[in-house]
Order: sequence, then C-alpha cells, then structure tokens
Amino acid sequence: MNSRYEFSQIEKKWRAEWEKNPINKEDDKKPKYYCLDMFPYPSGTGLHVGHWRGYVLSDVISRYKVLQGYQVLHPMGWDAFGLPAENFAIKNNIHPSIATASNIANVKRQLHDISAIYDWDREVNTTDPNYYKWTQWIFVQMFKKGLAYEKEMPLNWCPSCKCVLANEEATNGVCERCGATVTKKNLRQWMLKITAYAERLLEDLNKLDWPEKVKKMQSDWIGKSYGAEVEFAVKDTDEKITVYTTRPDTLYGATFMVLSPEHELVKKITTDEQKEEMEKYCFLASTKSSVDRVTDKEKTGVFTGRYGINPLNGALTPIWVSDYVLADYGTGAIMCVPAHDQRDFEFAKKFDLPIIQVIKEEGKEGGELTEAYTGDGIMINSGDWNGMKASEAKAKAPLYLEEKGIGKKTVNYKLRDWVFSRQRYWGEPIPIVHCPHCGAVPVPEDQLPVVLPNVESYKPTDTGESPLADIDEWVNTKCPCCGADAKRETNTMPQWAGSSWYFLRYVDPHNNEALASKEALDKWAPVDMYVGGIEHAVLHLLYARFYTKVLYDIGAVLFDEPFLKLFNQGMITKDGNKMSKSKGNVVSPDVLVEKYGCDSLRMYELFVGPPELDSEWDDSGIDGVFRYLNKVWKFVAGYKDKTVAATKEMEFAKNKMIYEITTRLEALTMNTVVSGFMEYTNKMIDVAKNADGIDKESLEALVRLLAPFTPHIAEEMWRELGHDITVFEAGWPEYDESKLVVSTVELPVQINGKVKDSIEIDKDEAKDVVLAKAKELLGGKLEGKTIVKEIYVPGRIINFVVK
RNA sequence: GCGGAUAUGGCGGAACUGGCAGACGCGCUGGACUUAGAAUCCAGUCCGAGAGGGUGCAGGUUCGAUUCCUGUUAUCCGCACCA
Repeated sequence: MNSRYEFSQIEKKWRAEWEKNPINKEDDKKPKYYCLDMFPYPSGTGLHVGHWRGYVLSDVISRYKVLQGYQVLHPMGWDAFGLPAENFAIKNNIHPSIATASNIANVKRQLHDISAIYDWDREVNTTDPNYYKWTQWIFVQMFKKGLAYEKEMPLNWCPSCKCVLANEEATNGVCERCGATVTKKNLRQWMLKITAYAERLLEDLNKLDWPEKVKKMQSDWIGKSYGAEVEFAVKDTDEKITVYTTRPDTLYGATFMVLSPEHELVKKITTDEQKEEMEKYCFLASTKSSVDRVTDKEKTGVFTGRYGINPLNGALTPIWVSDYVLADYGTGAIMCVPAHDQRDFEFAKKFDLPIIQVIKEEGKEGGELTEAYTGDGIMINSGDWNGMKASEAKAKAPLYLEEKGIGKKTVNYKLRDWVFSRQRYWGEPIPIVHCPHCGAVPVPEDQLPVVLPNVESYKPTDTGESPLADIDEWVNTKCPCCGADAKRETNTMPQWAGSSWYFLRYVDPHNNEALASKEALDKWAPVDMYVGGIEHAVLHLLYARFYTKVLYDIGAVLFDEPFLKLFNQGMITKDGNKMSKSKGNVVSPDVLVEKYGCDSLRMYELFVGPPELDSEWDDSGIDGVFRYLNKVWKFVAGYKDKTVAATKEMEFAKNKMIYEITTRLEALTMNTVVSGFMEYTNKMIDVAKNADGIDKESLEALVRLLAPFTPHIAEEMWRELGHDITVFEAGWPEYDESKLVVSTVELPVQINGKVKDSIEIDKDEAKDVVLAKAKELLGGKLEGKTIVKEIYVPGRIINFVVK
C-alpha cells in the first residue's frame, strides 16, 4: 500500500467497481428503507457546495442503512418544468426541452462526483410525457371527485412572471419566485379544493416525525379557529348579515359592524345618500394591492347608512364598509367590539363610534380605555352573562346562541383553495376540453398524456392567456363527450404539480398501467427519511401531503402521509449570504473534488457545522479533514501489528466510539460524528506509539464506521487490511455494553463549587472512604476552614462546602 | 404587532437527565526537517504575572448553572388587519 493517499485513483477505482456491482442490492428478505432527497431543478448554473450538503447527508444515512442490513431506496430525479428553462427559451428561441436536457446532463455529471448510491434506473423527469401522463391522470381524478373546479375571482397576479400565483406563492404580497409585488387580477382559473382537506392536513401533523418548526408553519398556514356565526337583521330591509367571530362572549359589546368592500350586500343595503361615496371607496379598495392594504395602517371606511340589530339585546349597530375586513375569510363581515379588539378600537376612535366595555380586568377599576382590553376578566354590561368569567362565557356562548336560534358554533380556516392553473408554456397541459354543450370535460384516460405542443413563441402574455392559446390546430378539438367542436384548456399546471407525487413514481418508474403498482408501493412507500431545505415548509410539503391524501381516498395508495420523517438541512452561506450567481459567491464542488477528493469534501460538508443550522463556508476548513484522512491512511499503510492482542484501554475506547458514533449518527448530529472519529484516531495513534501497537479489531472498527462517510478510502483500507469482500457487507459494528463499564473513575474535587483537584477512585467505593481520600488530597487547602457540607455524587463530583 | 429560534475563545463549533466550560477542527505562535518554500512532525494557544475571572446583559433557585426560573438586549426566521 502506497503511503501517499492518492485519492483520485482510489475514488475512480471504487466508483467503477460499485457501478458494476452496486453495494445496495434489492433483497426482499431484508427490511426496506426509503431515503429521499428533494429532487433538484436542473438549473444551468449547476450545483454548489450548499446542494452537496443535503445530498451527502442523505447518502450517509442510506449507506448506514445498507451496512445495517436494509435494502435501501435512494433515488434521484428532476423537477424540470418551470420558469428558468422557459425564460431561456424566450431569450434564445430554443425549445425549453433542449436547455433542460443539457442542464440535466451537467447536473448529473456533478452528482456523480458525490458517489451517492443513487439508483439511476429509477430516475424520473417531470417533463417526460410518460411521467406527466400520470400528473394529468391525477388531475382528472380530482376533477371527477369535484376537487378540481373552475372559478372566476380576483387572484394574485405577478406582473413580472405574467402569471397567477397560489396564496402560498404570494406571502407578504410578494412573488415567491421573483420578488415582484403582487397585484390583483380578476380571472377564471382552475382551483384545487385543498380546503376540503384542511382538518386532515392539520390533524395528521401529529403523526409525523418532522421538525416542530415546519409543523407549526403548516398549522399556522391552515389557521384553524373556533367561534360562532351570528345573524344580524338589517333594519328597514329584509336582509340579514351573518358575521363570524371568535369572541361571541363579547356580543353585548358590539357597537358597529363592518362589511368588506367586496361583500355582496354592500350594494343592496347602502342608502341613496351614501351611494356615491360608497362606490368611490369600493372602487379604490379594488385597485389597492394586497401589500398596500396591509401597510396602510390608518383605518378607512364608509358608513352604509343602515343599522344592524344585535340579536341578543336589540341594540342598533351602524353598518360600515372597510377594507380591513377580508372578503374571503369567515363571512366577509364582522361585528365590532372596540373595547376588546384593537382594530375595532382604532376604527371606533377614528370615526367616533361608541365603545362599550363588557369584560372588566379583575382587581382593576374601570376608567376610559386607551386601547382594547383582550385579556380575561369578569363579564359586565352583558345581561345573563354578568359576573361570569370571560373565558367561561367564551366557551359557553356558541351553544347559548345556538339554543336561542341566533347563531351557531363554527370553525374557520385561513387555508384557501389552491389556484392551480398557470399562463405559461413550460408546464403540464391541463387535460380538459371545453365544450359549448357539455362544459368542461376531462380528456379520457386512454388519451393521456395530452402532450405539450411546440409553439412559435413561448412569451407569456399580459392578457392572462397562455402561449398555447395561439396554436389553433392544438386548441381546436372535438368534445370527448358529444363530439362537437370544442377547445382545449390552454393553461398549464404549476411546477408543484409534478413534485407533489414524484416520490411515488420512484418505486415503479416505468409502469404504463398505473402511477405505480400496489406491490411496489407496498414494498417501498411511504418515505422513511426526507431530506431537504426549509423553503418548502408550506409549499411543496403541504401540496404533497394533500396529493397523497387524495390518492389515498381514491384507493391509489394505501397510506395518507407521504413523508414519515423530515430533516431540513441548513443553508451553506458565503460571506454571510446565500450562494447565488448574481452575488458571485458560489463555491463550486468541482474544484474541491479535484483538489481534495470526494471523500474529503463529503466529510467536510458534515463537519462544517450542525446540519440543521446555516453554516458559513470556509475553504481552509477542508484542509483539516483532508489532513485527517491522510493521517488515517498513513496509519493503515504503516500498520503491521496484526497479531497484537486487544488491551483493556483500546477495548474501552473502541466500544465507546462505536456507541458514540452510532447514537450521534441516529441523532443526525454529523459534525460531532466527525469529531468523534478524529478523537478516536488521535487516541489510537497515541496508544500505538506508546505500546506495542494496537489490535486489528480496533482499527477495523474505525474503517467500518467511516464507510458511510468516506466510502472510497474506507473500502481501500478495508481491502488493504486483508478482506476480499466490500466493507459494505461487513455490517455496522455493534458495541459491547459490558466493555463500557469501568471500574475506576476520575472525579473532580471541588471546594465551594470550584474545582481544586481530581482523584481516581474505585467506582463502588463507599462514600466515607471517598470523602476521606478527597480530604487528604486537598490537605492544606482545607486548613483553617470549617466543612459545612460534604457532597458526593457517585460517578460525578465531590464537593466540600466550607466557611 | 404576534409567534418561533439563536447568543460560548481570533474563527467554525463541543459539553448526556444541573456536575472538570472551550472537545474536535481552522487560524495563529515557537521549534524540527529543508539552500529556501510547500508538505509533514513536535510544543503551545479563553483572559490574567498571580490570586482569580469567564458561556449576550441583570437578577433568582442550587453545594454546584452554558444547562432550570424571571426580566432584558441583539440577531435571524415565519406569519401579518384571519375578526
């Protein structure tokens, strides 16, 4: 064995060998493990060291599972529809599929450098008609179940992408993709009824081993609230206004009502005197972007001229219209209790409306309120409820109102239906035909896929129509139902469509009869470990859960949650920023692989910091890992002590290492796994130097543990140590618990909690003997002091409290 | 505004259920080898001469606090007029 660590030769050699003889073989006698990465968009820029982080992590887990005797599914594929390829096409007039294919080739080459155990026979590509046939098939099933429907409504419109956006893509009023300010546009669009699954999407979060942060983001996004709907009659009309409130206990304090400008009753009830001003206000509100509506904190509004009648006490409440009430949440109308809601309070102050306090803070005398009081307290001015605790009234009010026939208990969700159609070219065509007689008709399943046709111009339009609308021969078709002349739907699906179910396709990627066979799904799914960035917390991850539940309901899959465990790796930053071409701070793995080798880069990706946190990239850090691998290599190259017996010291060190590496790996604290390796290696070299060398077992344990992390060098060293079969068949080392028990321990000895010395004692030594020895040890340091208390925690500490 | 996370040497970070703070690595300093450099190896490296002090800041509980409690500051993230 060469004493120089020639990583490029070694890595080339084993990569070729593993391509011929994969270390991960399918074997149904073994338990399964499905370890998945969030599949990449094949961008023209290629991968940087930040991408590597997640891929290395999932590969280490996968190889670890192989060593543990699992058959592992660890696939890779391409989320290849989307805007960058399309924009490239527009600029260069080259079909997006061409740019996509060359990008895939490039990224695939880079992925090979990682030496992950991907099964390339299972590669999927969302833009492949054989793949999107099933993306379209799922849409048709949703349509048949009434989960996909058309609706005209004001939608988030990104003027830069020239495309509508889902609510999830327009948080903070900004386009998730390009950062442009989102405006509203009234359009007919395809919607998916994700709200029908709100409760299950919320409830089933409990089943998942996911980061709490992601679960919380999803549950906040779903936004369940409990409350009541209450009906107010409108005086001098036949109309009734239903309001939604989470605080029915404050009903006696309602002094006015507010409708959203879009509420259907606004036109009907506004009096003639108020009409002109109202129309002006509503028009203005409709032109405001959603950002302005939030940032213009000053309350605005117009009086309708009408009064609602409080169903509890008959009080008259003036009805106003204001844009601080949202049209699409609750009923689009609210009762206002300025004493106990800050927004209502501000509105009341601005327009000089009455404020009636109905909850008194306990132990406090009333005075004029300077802000809304939202805490608990005692009910006042509230008829039957006077004297009750507000929290109790809140709980009892909905049923009370139900009994009186003036309201009902309800729940509400912030989640809205998913705006699903896009006015862009590079996506899956929505498989629908519009017939003048039959309406929207799904393309029959035996005619799928509806293949994306070629167009002259990929350019998006401002009209809200997709570029596909220009291809007459494609658009004009016959109705599958009645045969009449009909037109194809020209919108495409959002990029999320293909990624909402790709994890199912990997289990059976070439199936032409179904999206995947029951047998294959049963064998591999659901995903045991899903590794990816936090940015998909409410987008991809919510959509994929929704898809899975729909497929479960129609019997296509037998589980209703796709990802049992989720791990979000942190970002790699450079100069404190996310790596991006425009910032010019991209660190390419290609150069580092060339200079240090794949194994060093893999190990450094893990060593750079705790995997769940963002970490700053430091090129000089990889030197440390490279030196480490050289050190191990040299030790193995110079290892001749093949007959040395194991010492107690090494036995202990070895078992401790196996224990620690295993528990740390299970906890995914990979940075400490690497430091554990270094510590053990230092110890091993130290012992070998001071004794007659070390036993083979102690060295081989290290090599086996290293295998998932630095597979090539581990394999080479393993063979060098005299093995004919791969290290990945050697199994994961087990630790011997009995060897971890020690007979003597070194304990720190403290005076008043400050460490003064340390003492080696028998583990089971009696307390008074230990304390006597410790006192003797401290000797002079205790002189002239009175010992007030003596503390001995076996195995931990000795402490004397003195005066 | 609401909610969540984080704060430890020059740097990245470690420390199990409260028990020797700074493991491991980077960087740096000195030395060896070399004509010289690179590489490698050896020694040192929280501050302080020392007593002692030290985990964002101020308190508290405890024999003992990076760890628990109260308050506070800074940074980051999520949501944002959701009634």
